[in-house]
Amino acid sequence: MEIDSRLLRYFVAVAEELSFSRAAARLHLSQPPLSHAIRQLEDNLGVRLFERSSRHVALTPAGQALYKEARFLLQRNADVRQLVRRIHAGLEGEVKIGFVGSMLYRGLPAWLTHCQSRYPGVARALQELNSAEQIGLVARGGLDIGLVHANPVTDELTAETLLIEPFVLCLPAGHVLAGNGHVDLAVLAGEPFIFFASAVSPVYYELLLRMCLDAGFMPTVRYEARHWLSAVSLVAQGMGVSIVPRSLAACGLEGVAYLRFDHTQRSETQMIWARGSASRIVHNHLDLLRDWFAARAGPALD
Amino acid sequence: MEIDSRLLRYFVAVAEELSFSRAAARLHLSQPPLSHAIRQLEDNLGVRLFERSSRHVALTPAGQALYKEARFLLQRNADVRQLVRRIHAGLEGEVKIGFVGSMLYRGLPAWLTHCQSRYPGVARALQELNSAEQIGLVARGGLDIGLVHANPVTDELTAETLLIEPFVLCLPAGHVLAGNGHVDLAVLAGEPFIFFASAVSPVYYELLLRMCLDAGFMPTVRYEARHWLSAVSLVAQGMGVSIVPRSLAACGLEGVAYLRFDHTQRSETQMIWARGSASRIVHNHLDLLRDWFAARAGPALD
DNA sequence: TAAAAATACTCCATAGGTATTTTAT
DNA sequence: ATAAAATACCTATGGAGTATTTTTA
Repeated sequence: MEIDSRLLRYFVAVAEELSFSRAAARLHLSQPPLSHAIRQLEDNLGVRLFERSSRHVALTPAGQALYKEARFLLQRNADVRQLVRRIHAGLEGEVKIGFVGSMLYRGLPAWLTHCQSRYPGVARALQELNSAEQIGLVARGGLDIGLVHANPVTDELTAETLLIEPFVLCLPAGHVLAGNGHVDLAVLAGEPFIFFASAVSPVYYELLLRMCLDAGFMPTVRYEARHWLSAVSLVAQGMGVSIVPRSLAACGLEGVAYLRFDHTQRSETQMIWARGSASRIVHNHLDLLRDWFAARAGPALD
Repeated sequence: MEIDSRLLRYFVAVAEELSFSRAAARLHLSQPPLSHAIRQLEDNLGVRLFERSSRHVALTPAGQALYKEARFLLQRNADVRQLVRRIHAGLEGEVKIGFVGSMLYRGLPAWLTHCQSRYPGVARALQELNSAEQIGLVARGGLDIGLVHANPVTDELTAETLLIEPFVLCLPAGHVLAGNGHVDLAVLAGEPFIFFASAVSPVYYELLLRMCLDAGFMPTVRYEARHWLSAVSLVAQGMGVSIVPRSLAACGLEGVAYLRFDHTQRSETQMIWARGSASRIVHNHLDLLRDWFAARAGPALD
């Protein structure tokens, strides 16, 4: 049986006042029950904590040691109260976030710094994973939040669209069409294409293929890139042309031009989480994602 | 107001069993009061700790954090119990011990190792001080135990004789008398003497002087040594002869011979402590000193 | 002798028990 | 239908109060 924290609190008061009467006053208590409580503590421990006479109260060596420990325990106890409240409020804790690689070029880094300043007490564990992997992990509790491409969703999970983007054509800077602001995709029918790897994201591969078919040709896929930056980089080196989500235009690589073209397909990113996730911290982060991307992506969608 | 440790204990049981009924059984308690106690804890914190239905109990994130902290607090609380008991029993704590330099050649080091193995939890703070300094410090609480030479003792202090030793003559190994086992002090009347410094220990100076006067001569004191080993060392270098407590014969310095001679004076060492010292640990150490020196010095006194 | 701790008692708040209802599988 | 948590109610331990005695500087 542990020492009652009430008795520790009383003990600390007496140890600091070195007077039962003064300590009782400080505790808003009358003196007799306090004397009784300390006696009770001493009996319980089997140890004298105070040398007392009617004129003088002093700590024994055991009492001195208990004083240090009691202060520590009470302080920590009070801190725990705060900690639990902060976790409940979503101000403290850990959030495990998965993301598809393309989010690195869609404002995820900026969001993370925003997030860090908003919730400095929260540790964010990030993993780059493809959509299927994230769906499995979120369902099993291995991830709190997933940032994935549109995918069939089990009823265990909730999904919400975070970002909808059109695509742009990506050509080498020296390409004959690079000066145009807008072209018809069909013009590029004969070019070698760089697609996003179907092994990594079948969804993207399908979308790109569909665009070409809608434009009336079957593309020659010369390379399959496993990251969007690789695709842009290959274009810059003249290995072919590509179709990339518009936000890639801001990736900063030299030697490429981006051109608008007509298409109905969109790159859609969703955030997913476990349906029954009761954690306030996770919901706070979902809210932050929703607001952040609504504010940035909304007006730029045209 | 801190969290009641009883509630923490109940909480830990439920968190580990993930069942109110099983936890109640483990706590030798019926289920309703336990449910009530946890509800009380949750209300007090203003935080949900368990997700519960009639079939399933699970920790919320705040509950998980509280579980870790609660385990820690309860463990430490239990440890404090032990610590306080061990201090009370004199098995843990600190003892401040003062000693006159000569104790270094009278078994103090050996006693310390004995002491360390007997009370491994105790920290011993040692200071080499002369008798007067020790008496002052013990009276003011700056020292727990003093090892001093016989001295007037105030009524604040208790003194107990620890060691009574005769003296021996200390001559250079090449001295004409060095081969004898027993001599008359008067024979050395003309020799230069090395005395213990009167500034450091007037008692010893007086004792040595008295022996010479009893033998019928006034000695020529060529050097005053501030440590007994210095005295023996000076003798070894042929600077004179000395009279030293018999235990110095075992100090290990080469080049000197020790001779018995008739005298009534004795080197007396006492241990002193504050009369009202309630500390068990100090008394344990006093007991250990008493027993140790009684066992070693007793038979060798002849 | 005066101030502070200890003792004696009284009361009621609450920890814990029993009986029962609700809920989710 | 059943097992487990929640609710309702009751009992009694013990925490806290008032009055008084004891102790020592």
